[in-house]
Amino acid sequence: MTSQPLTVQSDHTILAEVHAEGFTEARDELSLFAELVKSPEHIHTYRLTPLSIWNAAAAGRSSERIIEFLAGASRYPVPPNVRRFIEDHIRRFGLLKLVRDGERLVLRSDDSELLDNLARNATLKRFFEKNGREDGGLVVNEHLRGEVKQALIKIGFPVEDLAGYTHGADLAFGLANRSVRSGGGAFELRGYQAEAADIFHAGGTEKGGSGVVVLPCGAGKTVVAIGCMQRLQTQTLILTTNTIAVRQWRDELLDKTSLTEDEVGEYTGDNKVICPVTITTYQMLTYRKRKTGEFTHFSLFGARDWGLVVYDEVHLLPAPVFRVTAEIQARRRLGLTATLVREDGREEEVFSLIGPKKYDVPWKVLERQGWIATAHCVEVRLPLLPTLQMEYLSAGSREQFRIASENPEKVDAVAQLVARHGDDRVLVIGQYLDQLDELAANLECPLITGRTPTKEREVLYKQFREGVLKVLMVSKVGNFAVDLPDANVAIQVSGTFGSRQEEAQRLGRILRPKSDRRQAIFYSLVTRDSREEHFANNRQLFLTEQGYTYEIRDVASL
DNA sequence: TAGACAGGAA
DNA sequence: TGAAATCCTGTCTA
Repeated sequence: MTSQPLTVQSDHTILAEVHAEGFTEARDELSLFAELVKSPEHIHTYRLTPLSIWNAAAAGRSSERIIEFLAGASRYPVPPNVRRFIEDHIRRFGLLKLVRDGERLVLRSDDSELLDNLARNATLKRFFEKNGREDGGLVVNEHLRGEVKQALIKIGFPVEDLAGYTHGADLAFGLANRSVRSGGGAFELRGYQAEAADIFHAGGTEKGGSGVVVLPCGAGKTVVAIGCMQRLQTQTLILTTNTIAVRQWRDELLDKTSLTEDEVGEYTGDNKVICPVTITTYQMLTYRKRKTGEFTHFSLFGARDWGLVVYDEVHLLPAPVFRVTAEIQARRRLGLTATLVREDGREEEVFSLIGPKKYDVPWKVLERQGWIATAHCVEVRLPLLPTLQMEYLSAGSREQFRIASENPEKVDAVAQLVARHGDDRVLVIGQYLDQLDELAANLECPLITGRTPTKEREVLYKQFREGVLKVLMVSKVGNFAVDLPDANVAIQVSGTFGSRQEEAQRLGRILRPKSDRRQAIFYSLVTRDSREEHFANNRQLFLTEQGYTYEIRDVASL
């Protein structure tokens, strides 16, 4: 390689020069084994973490290949300690293997000293059978298969779980025949969807069958799940975030497979039906009568012999569901998400209990293939007027964020942007109800918040979808509403502290391909030199990692 | 039997 | 770091 856009530093960070030749290719490769931590205009900073390397290891990347790439793309030699860090962590994945030996569950390793140490470790003792130490292995308590993996990853030893899965109860079905109108023949997965399903499934009973598939919003995660289900032909439990999503899953399954209405059940507050394929919500599962009581609906996990459990939006998985997931490690598990990053830092739990990242397509790749629209991101910076400056400076840090977020200058800026996009479908998204009330009054456009009744929402969605309504304003409902219509312009006026997944979700709102190839624009309004700027930067990390660049403009230059 | 709504949880 | 939205259950009304 002739171009050298990278600098690898001994503190495990990697600097990437955005304008250097070969940056794009280097970024795509980097994102396989490093995490983006900072992304200002000219130089992006990535970091190597144990988890980022273990994900690469689980995907079959060798340390040689990673180091060779870094050596080729770096301006300076790769520091020896970084080489060792990569080699050591790649080696650690698979150092401990959980395997099936007859009826027993055994933790195996070629490193018998390590096994001796684990056997003696006081906090780990409870996972192993008494006198379970044998040649090359340690016998693990069958029920603690999940917990032992959690405990071991915490002390730096990710376990490769090859103990296999139960097939679960059979469920025979195929993909649906499409109507003549949409071309006839069987419904087909797109290339990347089939690839994701194949990789998830590859390796048979031992390897294939647990992990996470990362796909952009609107890229068809449901279809990937259908692909996996179709390959496995087994009864499936699907967990998702809300009831609207439950219905959408059901509709998709009925539309795209040969499954019939009495084979696909909805288990929600309205309707508790258990079928060979059952769809439920996380809140259903985490419901308890009293704060300290039993989980009322956990029995759903044992209600049938599920062969596959699908976790939709795995980055939102609540703690109690991790706990029950630890107990069903013999069942195949598919996690789906657009952004694997969790703001609560429980990535290790996802890794050890659901599984490693199995498949990931950069958003830009799907954009090139035309599956999602081309989007342009603009960060509009506004000043804080002198009168508010005083208040801002004397406020505490969380209040400062709120003052900056609700900067009244945003009112005019939004009006200006909306006026400019008179022919477009514009979605205004914000976080604070007071601010949104004011903006909606000023623009004379409808506002949807959590208090808006479902009926009214549906009417507004319909008008917006049909183009009768050009501008629609939404509060945080926009983060959850799966039925929110698509737009081609989104204006973000305020957002959660530094939530990367929220930013991704909101951009996703405008990414459905436009029939007229019209470009999508995502504006983010940020008060200059404020705490909001700092959080805006954090919010943008994920999208920058995906190859999006933010054009920074002053409000005066609009 | 369905819909509306309050209360609690995370 | 805080605000907002959601869902589930139970109760009440028609």
